[in-house]
Amino acid sequence: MNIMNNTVKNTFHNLPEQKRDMIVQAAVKEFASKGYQKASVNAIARELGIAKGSLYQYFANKEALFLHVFETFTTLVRESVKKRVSSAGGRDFFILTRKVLMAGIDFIDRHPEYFQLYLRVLFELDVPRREELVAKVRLFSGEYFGPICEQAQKGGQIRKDIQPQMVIFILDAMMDRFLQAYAEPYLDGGLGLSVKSGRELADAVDSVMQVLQDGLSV
Amino acid sequence: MNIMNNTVKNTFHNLPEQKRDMIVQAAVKEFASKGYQKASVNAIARELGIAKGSLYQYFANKEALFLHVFETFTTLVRESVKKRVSSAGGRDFFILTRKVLMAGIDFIDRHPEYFQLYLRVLFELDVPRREELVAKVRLFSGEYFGPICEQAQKGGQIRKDIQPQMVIFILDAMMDRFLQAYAEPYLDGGLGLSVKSGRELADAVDSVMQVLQDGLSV
DNA sequence: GTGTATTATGACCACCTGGTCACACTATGA
DNA sequence: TCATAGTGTGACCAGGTGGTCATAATACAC
Repeated sequence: MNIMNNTVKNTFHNLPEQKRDMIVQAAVKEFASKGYQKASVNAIARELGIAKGSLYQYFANKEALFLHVFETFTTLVRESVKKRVSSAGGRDFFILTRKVLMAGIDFIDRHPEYFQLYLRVLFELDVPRREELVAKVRLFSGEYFGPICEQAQKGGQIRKDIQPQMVIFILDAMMDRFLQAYAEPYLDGGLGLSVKSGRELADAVDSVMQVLQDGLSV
Repeated sequence: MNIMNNTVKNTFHNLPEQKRDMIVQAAVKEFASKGYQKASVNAIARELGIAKGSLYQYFANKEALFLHVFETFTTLVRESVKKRVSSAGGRDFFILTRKVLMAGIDFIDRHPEYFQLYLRVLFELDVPRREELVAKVRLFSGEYFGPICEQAQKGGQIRKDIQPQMVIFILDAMMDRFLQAYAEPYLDGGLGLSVKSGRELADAVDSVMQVLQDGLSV
């Protein structure tokens, strides 16, 4: 996991944890708000109040810094989902997907910058190793949801006249878009997800899940 | 419609149509493949084989060029949908949405660069007047789908225990993602939409629409 | 206190950007 | 044929970029 192409130098690992966190935090903020290309190493150094040369003492180049930041994101998201979902072990398929969706909302609440970073990677074409990074997160819906879907289909919870991959696609699409709308208000088409109270938000989640359930079951 | 902030200069309108098309074509290609910020006016001029100064004789600045390009996109998409959808006048709600989806696929087939441009505007935060531009296209789902949804809800085609805006959101989300997956294969989670034959593609559309219909009706 | 290894620094580099402008070119009309 | 108006041009500008490197500061061992 931490091979990192040895582009992250030892000097960085030798740093006190607090300073490392500061650096990653500043970097994720810059990358999330500007995107990879427009993000400026100068700006990150300025924000941190350190010399640019120092950053290049920690990381081989801009790309290495970015990849490290994204790496911390993926570990963060995996931990979050695992913690939030696997806790209560409901076997019901739709209860599970509902939990994943709620975990996503929770993640955005806790780490909005990281989610925005993810969106940038998703939709900026000139991000280094973009497909690889996207795949790392998508692995989620593929590897994680895949078997669960199949099982639910065999178990009779999901209709059988539809490709398993299509089920995953539909779930993934709805959940992804829901989260995007939550994180980026202009995407929700007037639903106002991001300003809803916890109660209203839960209702919205229920609405979506209900439609999916009715559409996917039988 | 063509007020354009007078940032498009007369010299451009005076150009022979063929040359204007060439310029727009080169610009959309550059903006679509690089995104607004990284797109280079130099590169566009180079591609066209004309001097950069000429471009600035046609447009006040990079932003004006970009806005003009996007303008041609919006008119293009409106024409396409209108032509494709309004022709056969089925009143059935789900048949209509299916037609809109097929029109989207058709548009991507015909103008892949324009669709990619749209995706960039959608997901790059530092595009000039981004929200305004997105709204122009979203108007589609809002103004166009809105009344249709309400009517379908009153007419009993769509369940009434769900907010009309939520119906629009769900439709919009699914269709948008479907088209994105069709245009950008890495988004489809292994479905392989973009390489499907016409028959298989139609089947995929049917699958999605069937789930939506079953989920939204009653 | 001295010497050595590690880290911090910012001036500097080559390169590219969006945008300008004085000048060259061309077409038109008299 | 000449003058004028409109168009094309590319060297040039200031500003920003990612990246380098000689030097300064520091930490640590003895």
